[in-house]
Amino acid sequence: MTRAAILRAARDRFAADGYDRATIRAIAADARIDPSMVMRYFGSKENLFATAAEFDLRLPDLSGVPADRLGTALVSYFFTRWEGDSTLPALLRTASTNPSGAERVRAIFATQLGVAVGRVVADPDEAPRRAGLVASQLLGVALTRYVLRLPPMVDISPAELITWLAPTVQRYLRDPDPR
Amino acid sequence: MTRAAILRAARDRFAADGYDRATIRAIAADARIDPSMVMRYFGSKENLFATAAEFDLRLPDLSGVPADRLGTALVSYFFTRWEGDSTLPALLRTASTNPSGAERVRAIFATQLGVAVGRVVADPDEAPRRAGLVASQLLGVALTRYVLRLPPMVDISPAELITWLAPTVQRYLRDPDPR
DNA sequence: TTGAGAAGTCAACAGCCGTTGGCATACCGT
DNA sequence: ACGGTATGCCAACGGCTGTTGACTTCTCAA
Repeated sequence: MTRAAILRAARDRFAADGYDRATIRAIAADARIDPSMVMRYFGSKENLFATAAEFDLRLPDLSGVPADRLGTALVSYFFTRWEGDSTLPALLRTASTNPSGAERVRAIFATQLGVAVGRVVADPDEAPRRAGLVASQLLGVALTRYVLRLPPMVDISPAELITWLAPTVQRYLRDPDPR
Repeated sequence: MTRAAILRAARDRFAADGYDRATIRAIAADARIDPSMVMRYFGSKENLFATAAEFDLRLPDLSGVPADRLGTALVSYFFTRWEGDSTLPALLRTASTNPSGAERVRAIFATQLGVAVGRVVADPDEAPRRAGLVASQLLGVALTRYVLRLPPMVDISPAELITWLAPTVQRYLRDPDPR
């Protein structure tokens, strides 16, 4: 189906180039159709991006995980979900320069990670703060590994990264406020 | 001086809009001169960005800091250096979509953070990996706080952020490899 | 006073962009 | 066989971009 081909090409281009540099003409060329077809199916570039970047973190249910293994569970999940999927870098690239892209990230963060963290945190008042800290570390990894491609972060294996990151996330989720 | 006015306007625009959306015409308008002046002074947009984003992390000498306080020292420094300076978000916004911007970030971290970390790490072989992990956390904070502006990360105070982040950075710098 | 050189203005260029509308073709139920 | 509908291509539009070169104005030393 043409519509699906456009979406696939759009995701790749947005991921590789970000919102501004990813042109409708290039996306159409990748999908081997005319640029006007993109408009017919999606109305506008903004709308195409909204549809292409519509996404679900598909966070697993963490409520069955032992409290002292939450960090490992969440970090492991992060890599099985995103290693090899270019949607997250696409979103980061776009959110960095496009205000509506940034808004989208904030919404995803609040409704998905925020809610999931809220369920495993001891004091509900602290949930947003703890979720923010977790996001800062995990999005930092996504940024340095998938977008900026800092060599040390690219070369290291997911398994080793998990052993380094899990204690950090575990502490952000469960340790008492260090103040 | 005109040259300085252009640079100031360029930094602001690159910071606010990223490389692509920051137009030479807009920068020139901010500096209240003609767009062609920008070309006369800097030759090209690429070159203007290179000059505007020329920057020095100005990392302090960490060799005098007690080994168990390195995390606090580095994280505290991060906020005194970047809170209120829009150059880092400008660089991140640009590096996310512009390949030469990303290359610039890689160079800065290799020659500045990498070297500084190399001096305080126990085993020199592990220095790049530890520097990468530190970068992942600190750039993650810059991304979520200054670029994406996730509410919990914006609302939290630098002082509190330091108490949360310092142990993370301390562990990345000095703790034994968790494998 | 004059003249060289810096500083700044102006209009235009070629190219790429998102978007539009008209026109051809293929498909498919009736 | 037919007509409607989906699918597709083509050419063009107005607008914005980085960049260029010719032109005017200012500054200041000789």
